[in-house]
Amino acid sequence: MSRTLVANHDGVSMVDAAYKDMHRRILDNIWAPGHQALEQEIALQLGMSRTPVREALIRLANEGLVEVIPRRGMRVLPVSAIDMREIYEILGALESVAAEMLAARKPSEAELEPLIVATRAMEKALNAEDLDAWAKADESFHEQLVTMAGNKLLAEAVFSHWDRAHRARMFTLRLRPKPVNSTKEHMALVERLRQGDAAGAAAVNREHRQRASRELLSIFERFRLQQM
Amino acid sequence: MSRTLVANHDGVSMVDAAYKDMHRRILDNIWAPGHQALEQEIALQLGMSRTPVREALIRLANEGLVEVIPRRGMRVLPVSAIDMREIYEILGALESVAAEMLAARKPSEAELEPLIVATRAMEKALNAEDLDAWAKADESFHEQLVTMAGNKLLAEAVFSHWDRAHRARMFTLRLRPKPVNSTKEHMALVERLRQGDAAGAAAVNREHRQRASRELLSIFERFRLQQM
DNA sequence: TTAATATTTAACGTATACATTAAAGAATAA
DNA sequence: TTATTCTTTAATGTATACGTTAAATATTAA
Repeated sequence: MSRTLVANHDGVSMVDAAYKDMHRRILDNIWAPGHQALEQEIALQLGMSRTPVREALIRLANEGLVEVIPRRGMRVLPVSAIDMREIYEILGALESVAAEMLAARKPSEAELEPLIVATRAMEKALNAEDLDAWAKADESFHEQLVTMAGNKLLAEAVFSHWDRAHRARMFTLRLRPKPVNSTKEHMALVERLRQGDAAGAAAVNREHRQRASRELLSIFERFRLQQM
Repeated sequence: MSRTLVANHDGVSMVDAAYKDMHRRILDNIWAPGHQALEQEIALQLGMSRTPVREALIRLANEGLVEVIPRRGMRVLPVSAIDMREIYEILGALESVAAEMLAARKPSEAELEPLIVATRAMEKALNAEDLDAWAKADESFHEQLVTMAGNKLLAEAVFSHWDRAHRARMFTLRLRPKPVNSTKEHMALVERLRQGDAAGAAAVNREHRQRASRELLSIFERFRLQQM
């Protein structure tokens, strides 16, 4: 009648389960920035011992989502305006190179299709005033773009930094003017990709990201969102 | 007479000690690519229990230096030619932006001094045929450059990817033609920084890195170093 | 009352215990 | 011999135990 000590045989270890659960809570703002919790509390909530919780926390700390304070448990890290600027500078650099590499190998029309679909979804969402759908479609566009470039490590780096800025981005979504420019800019980028214009694709992406970053950061200042 | 269970009060936890030790062993090629070891063996070698070893291994795995295989312990990851290409694409993108940002704020002559010192050290080492000293000075140059740009997260990302490629870089050091171009390229970059020429600095750095990357990758192929 | 010191508490870091199970080895059948 | 099944082994993943110590609380002195 002893309880199973080892993970559910779904092939998912308890560490993975703990990681995914906490990761989701943080990105969905269920655990807001500044939220603190003791290892034991978390373990109790997740129905496991401290060990897998600790191991999952190490990963989250490496990714910059939490910090572990000696006797206060873990704390969800806020994202300051400075962090946001730094993250967007990194993302801009990496995505531009991704766009450049993708353009350089002249993707086929079939390959470009998902990008066009995502851009259309953005337009539709904007008309329907559905900002969540817009954000999702925008994310999808950039995810496709980076994945298609074919540099796995680069894609990983982008996604990791993206996660870190996710909450702040979601938060500013409703505070900023409607993202009416993005659709055009995405289409312009697709056109450069289609033409195999590497330099142009990089430049367009770079401009697009810089504009988005400027807008976002100005909101941070305007609303005095020192941290998120 | 009980042995101290908690870390040496040097403020260094056993996890940190384990991490640093293993990190060094891997970068110094003491644990070569492909090297396998069980958690228990490592714990014994380091004079601690499996727990801190496991936690340190999680960090190393996150950084892409090792993988943990279910019942075979950890394995030092080789770096394939593909990995090298991907890493150098990432480094090129990030360092170019760093150079651009640094140039944009027109660093003072005093700030540029360390870069010049490092470049002179490279020249000196090259004349003395001391390749290790050359590599160290070259690293120092790029480290300064990235640090001075003032984007902490970007610097972290660069260093992390750098670590990953370190062994392969060291290995090819003696297999490639003498790096006679680097000094000139570094001086050209410093000149652009001095002039506050952001676009020029980015372009020079980009060229510099692309050339180095091409050379390095061709060695990989020539010597059929499928993995390092 | 207030400051200083002593005591208690509780959270962590590390060590150890243990059930599970992949892999290796032994035993059996064809 | 060779293939198949059973048994054993050993490494892991997770749980638990426990010493240490920062923080909180209580106590004492001024």
